[in-house]
Amino acid sequence: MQTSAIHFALPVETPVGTFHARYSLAGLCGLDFPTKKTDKAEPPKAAEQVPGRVQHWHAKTSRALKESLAGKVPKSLPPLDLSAGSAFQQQVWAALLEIRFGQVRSYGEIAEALGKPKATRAVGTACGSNPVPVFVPCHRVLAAGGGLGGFSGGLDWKRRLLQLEGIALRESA
DNA sequence: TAACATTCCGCGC
DNA sequence: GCGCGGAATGTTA
Repeated sequence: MQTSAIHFALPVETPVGTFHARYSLAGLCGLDFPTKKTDKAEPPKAAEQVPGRVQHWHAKTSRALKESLAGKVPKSLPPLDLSAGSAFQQQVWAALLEIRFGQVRSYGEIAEALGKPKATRAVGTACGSNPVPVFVPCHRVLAAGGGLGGFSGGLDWKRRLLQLEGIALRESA
């Protein structure tokens, strides 16, 4: 649903594995969790000709990601290029960015915030399309009542990220 | 047209 | 009162 633009893929090594960041000429446009299944070393196109600008962003991404994984709030993030999504998706992602550290919203809350309280399901779909997990806190979105909901990159990651923020799931005790 | 990372309402126990 | 099943609702591929 979109013409593919030129991207640059760079690895980000962290204590929990190697993430893969993708950049467009506008900013960070994608981030992938480390997968056990060996990353299929998809040859980054022109990884050698990475603009200095991108390398600079990558440095920020790397640092911000590590801070996030350490349970801290990133001091500064690289510019995010979310132009890949549809208008609705971008609205959702923007709403997610407003969620503060340690805060949680439900899919319904997000939908309501967009003025479409009935679009809860759509919000879920949009979150699933979120290209930049962690920075765009799709993990802070839970189902109504504190349910976990789902997560594209693996539910265990969602759990882990929530735990880092001290968010308790299902207050049951 | 079918599928989705949800919700809500109603009925049965 | 709690739990389960089914229908509704918006967006995307």
